[in-house]
Amino acid sequence: MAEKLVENITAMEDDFAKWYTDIVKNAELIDYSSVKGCMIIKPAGYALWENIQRELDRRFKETGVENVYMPLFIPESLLQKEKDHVEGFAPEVAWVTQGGLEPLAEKLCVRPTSETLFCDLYKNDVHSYRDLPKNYNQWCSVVRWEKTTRPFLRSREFLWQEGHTIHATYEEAEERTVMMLNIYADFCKDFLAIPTIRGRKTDKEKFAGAEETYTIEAMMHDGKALQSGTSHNFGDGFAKAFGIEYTDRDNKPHHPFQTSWGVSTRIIGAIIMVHGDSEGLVLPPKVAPTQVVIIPIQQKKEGVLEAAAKLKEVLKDYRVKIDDTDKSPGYKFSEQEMRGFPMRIEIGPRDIENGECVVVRRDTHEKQTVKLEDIASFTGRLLEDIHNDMYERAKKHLEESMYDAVTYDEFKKIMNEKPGFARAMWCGNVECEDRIKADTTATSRCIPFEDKSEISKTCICCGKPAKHLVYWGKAY
RNA sequence: CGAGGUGUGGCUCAGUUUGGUAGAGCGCUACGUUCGGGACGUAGAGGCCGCAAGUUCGAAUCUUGUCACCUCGACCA
Repeated sequence: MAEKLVENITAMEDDFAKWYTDIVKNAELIDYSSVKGCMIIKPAGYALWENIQRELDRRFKETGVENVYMPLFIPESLLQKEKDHVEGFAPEVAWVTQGGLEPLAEKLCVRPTSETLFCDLYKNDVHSYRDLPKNYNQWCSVVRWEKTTRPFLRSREFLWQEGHTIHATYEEAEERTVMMLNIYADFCKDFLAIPTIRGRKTDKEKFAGAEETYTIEAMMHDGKALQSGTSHNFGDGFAKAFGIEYTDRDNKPHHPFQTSWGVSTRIIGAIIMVHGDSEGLVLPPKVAPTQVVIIPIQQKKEGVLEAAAKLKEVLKDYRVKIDDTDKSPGYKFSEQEMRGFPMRIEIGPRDIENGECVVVRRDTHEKQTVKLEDIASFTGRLLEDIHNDMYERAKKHLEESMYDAVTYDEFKKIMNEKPGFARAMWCGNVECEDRIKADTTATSRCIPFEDKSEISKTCICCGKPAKHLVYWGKAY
């Protein structure tokens, strides 16, 4: 657009990080609290999470997942049982050392994730092949004592869901791991209009204790990656560490196989950074708490508020809000744009006389006049169009921000100069990942599932024979 | 954990150099006029200047300490 309509948002091009926090604050998604890194999620932000939660929960349950709730605290001894897992999480756990006025005999960790608790449960509940599988999930918050924090992207306490399943065979666990990753990817596409790249993490980037970690990676406006969901296959590692055994049909003890998978409030950060623009938040219609905002013009004139109320009634299949505060229309336009509601309807005396209303879509600012009798079907089509267009724009940005690198110089040039991902071959050694990170701050995002191209025969870094195509990028 | 920055009405900040009655704009409240891209008038409310100690007749201002938050790096959903 020609002019900048909103004064209090930093331009995205000037300072992307500042732009992000401006949006988060101005759209009233969160507030800072008196504890560093712990955010207050305000109604506008929490409503987003509730919609995400409702939709994901529905999709989980369609695949036979059951919800449970596990304790907030983990005894130190329990956390210690799986070596890689403790080592991964130890630096960022918060501890409770005192209960009431007395010091505790054994300190309690505030869960950073609940693998160990689920293992403890499964150890008690799984004895026979008849007890398998168990497909459990919980919605909860976890605590990780981060040093640097940012709203939604990295907070010390965050909301998420963590699924934990246990199976008789590796293959079944693997199937569940991939199934959940696909649910996440489909959810991002269908509900959030966010395209993602599905792939496998390298050993260096794997979850602590996992045999395989699969990820969906999304690309933000600034070309940085945001890991938006992960799904892990634990093999039987946790089962062995925790002594979980079941008797199979052969009457012999076996270790079962486990998975875990999660999506957090971080995904709200992705919505902001994939779709937002210089006027504020742009919400994909399906997740938007308010899909249509009606702004009456000259609302004190006879019949205007009545006409607005009637419009709301006609649009009862959608989430509609009337802004009848006594601010000026211009103010309301800007404010509702800031909040990202996908569609706006203006209705005033002139429209009422002509039997029409003015519709403006948030994503393109396109304005059109619609006959009142057509508004219901029009709204349905428009919200659908907005979703699809938002997805296509994000997809185009993702595709246009991918670069192929054959030589290491090319690679470094791409990573240092172009926002986006580099596609380059890799030998499989962690030394090369470390060196690439040291040279460029980029990390391996994933070994993509779909893309099997062979860009070159040798590793981008060391020149030894290449094993995998890897997408590389700077990440949040 | 390293480097930088900031703490003064709800918000953004001025005032600190050179100590002397706590300021502005926005927002808020009431009433009236307005209303198709951030309207206007009139009248009002609101501040132990982050916290603590010190220097001084006197501290938002000087000294010391402390806490919090923000930004950028190293580590992580």
